[in-house]
Amino acid sequence: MDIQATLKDTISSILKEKYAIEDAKTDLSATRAEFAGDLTLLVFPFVRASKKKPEDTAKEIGEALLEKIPDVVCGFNVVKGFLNIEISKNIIADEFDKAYSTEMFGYIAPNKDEKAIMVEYSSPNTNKPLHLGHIRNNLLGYSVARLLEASGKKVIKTQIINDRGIHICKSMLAWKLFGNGETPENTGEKGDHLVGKYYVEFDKAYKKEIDELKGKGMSEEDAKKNAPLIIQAQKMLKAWEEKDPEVRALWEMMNTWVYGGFKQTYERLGVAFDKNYYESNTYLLGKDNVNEGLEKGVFYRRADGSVWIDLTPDGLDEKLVLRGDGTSVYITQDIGTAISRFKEFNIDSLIYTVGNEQDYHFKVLFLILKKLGYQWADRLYHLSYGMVDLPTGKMKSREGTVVDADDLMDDMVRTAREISEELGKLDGMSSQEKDSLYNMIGMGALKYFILKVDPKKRMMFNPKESIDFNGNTGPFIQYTYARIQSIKRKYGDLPKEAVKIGTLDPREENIIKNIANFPSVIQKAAAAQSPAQVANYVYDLVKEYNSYYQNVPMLSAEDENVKTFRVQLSDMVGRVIKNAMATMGIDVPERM
RNA sequence: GCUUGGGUAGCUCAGUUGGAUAGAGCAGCAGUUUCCUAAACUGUUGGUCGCGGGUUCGACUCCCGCCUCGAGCACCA
Repeated sequence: MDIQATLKDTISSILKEKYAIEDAKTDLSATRAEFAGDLTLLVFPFVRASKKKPEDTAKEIGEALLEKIPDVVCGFNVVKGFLNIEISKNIIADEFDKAYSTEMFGYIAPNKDEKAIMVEYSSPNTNKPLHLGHIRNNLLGYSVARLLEASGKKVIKTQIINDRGIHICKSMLAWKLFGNGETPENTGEKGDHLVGKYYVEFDKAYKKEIDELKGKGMSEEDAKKNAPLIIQAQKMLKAWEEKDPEVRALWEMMNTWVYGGFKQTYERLGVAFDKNYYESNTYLLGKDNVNEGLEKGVFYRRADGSVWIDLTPDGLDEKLVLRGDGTSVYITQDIGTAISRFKEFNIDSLIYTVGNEQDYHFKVLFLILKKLGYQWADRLYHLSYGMVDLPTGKMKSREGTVVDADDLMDDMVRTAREISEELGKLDGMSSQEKDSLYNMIGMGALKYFILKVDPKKRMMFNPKESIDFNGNTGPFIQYTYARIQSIKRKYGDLPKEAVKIGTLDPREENIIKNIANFPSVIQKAAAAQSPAQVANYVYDLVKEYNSYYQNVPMLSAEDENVKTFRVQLSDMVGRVIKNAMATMGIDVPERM
């Protein structure tokens, strides 16, 4: 049983006996460094019942604690209404023993009997390569999935690939018209980049046509509708829907190119999926569900045949769910897809990782599913995140002004290489090992930089200045890990059981207390779907450890027992670093 | 206009269910390598927590109003 729970129980019973307070909220927090003690209880909420001054109330509770659990509490002090409780040193040492002997400390093995959580992320379009926005999406989604797994949940990772629609036809058409038979094979270009190039080409040619039509006196609106290229693209979409063999063959060929490119990008990013959905298979889903809802009276039909839901009683608007001609809109297939997912996988809940520009869409979607009577609608979550801003302005993939995912990763790895070579600590490593290390560091920097920020926030990304390898960064944490591994190598084989030493250095106590918190950090971060909480936790731990490392001798400690203990403590910090970073998909190196 | 998310140091960000003197990194300044990896450590400069009210023993945190930046308000996805 952990200390906090013991303390809370005891405090509750004291409050009951002395002041007749039932079910009191006992807030225990870590005592601030400026004060003596380990855990602090706020007694303000109890003064009304105790009818005593805060100081006296705190003193009374403190004395009762000493009397009741003298093996846990060894002292206390009172500052105003704050009761600072001192925990017995033995207990702190026990905490360390427990952590040290726990395999995969902080993680809980998934419960096989529980239903899984499905996490959807990435969801790319097959007309262009992945960009910076996708990187935030992928890292967040993947990391939340890992975090949930660490917290003991079963997880199914999925993506829905938007492989159909007018935007896909645009790049197909442009390739057909201007492509000259270019392929990834004959150009050596990555498939998704090649296709993306033609998406940009389409937009250029389309704009030119619009300008020409406007020159002839047509309004901008009409010009956009009547430009020959857009008409052709629409024709192509129709042909695709009618399964025209030629269009389908072109579509499949170009999509295959794109998937080849995505595969590489995903591998570099270190993300993966258990199940892929393709919009070309799901875009007709949902119509039956709409009809059912129509019968139930959830939806209503207008005179023109279109189907709507009135959400104004819920403070939202009226929303179209089926067009007058019976064809679907976006939300129709989302309704159908969600229902089929719960059916097919018998999942408990579903998390959508999608940018915050779709907040409203998901609010509406979840509400519709609830009104259709699905109990699980309460367990649908939109993992919403803010845009990534650039100093130069907005990214526009149509115009090709994006930070490409592959380019960015190249930059990061190159920077890692430059810094590593300058520092020159890697003698004796093969060039292959070095490459994999540069990759680990560059990707670690990128992932940590993005994940440490609260998802809700927009974030500024300045490719030149933002990425730092010093301070609160991935490489800072990786570096600490590498130093710990070096110490372990020099020490040799460590005893499996944690050794006991007489007195702990205050820094050691703090580090142990921090380590002991790790499991609850994982649980809280998973519940909040926030990798940022893990990032901040591990940063604090590392900072504390580095200060300890710099000021306390380890291998050169005089007492053999103390030496072993310090290396074991370091080892434990390393294990926590590794497990924490793993939830963010970040690897840690043996040396750097 | 309505809905929604931000606004904390020069910059990028933390800040737990309201708690003690609001914290980090970067940048700036000043230091630390005969010693376990200096991608580190130590010290220091820098704040009207957007503004104004309210609730409370206590407010960056909760409530109301305002200012400001962004996003969403399609028979697009």
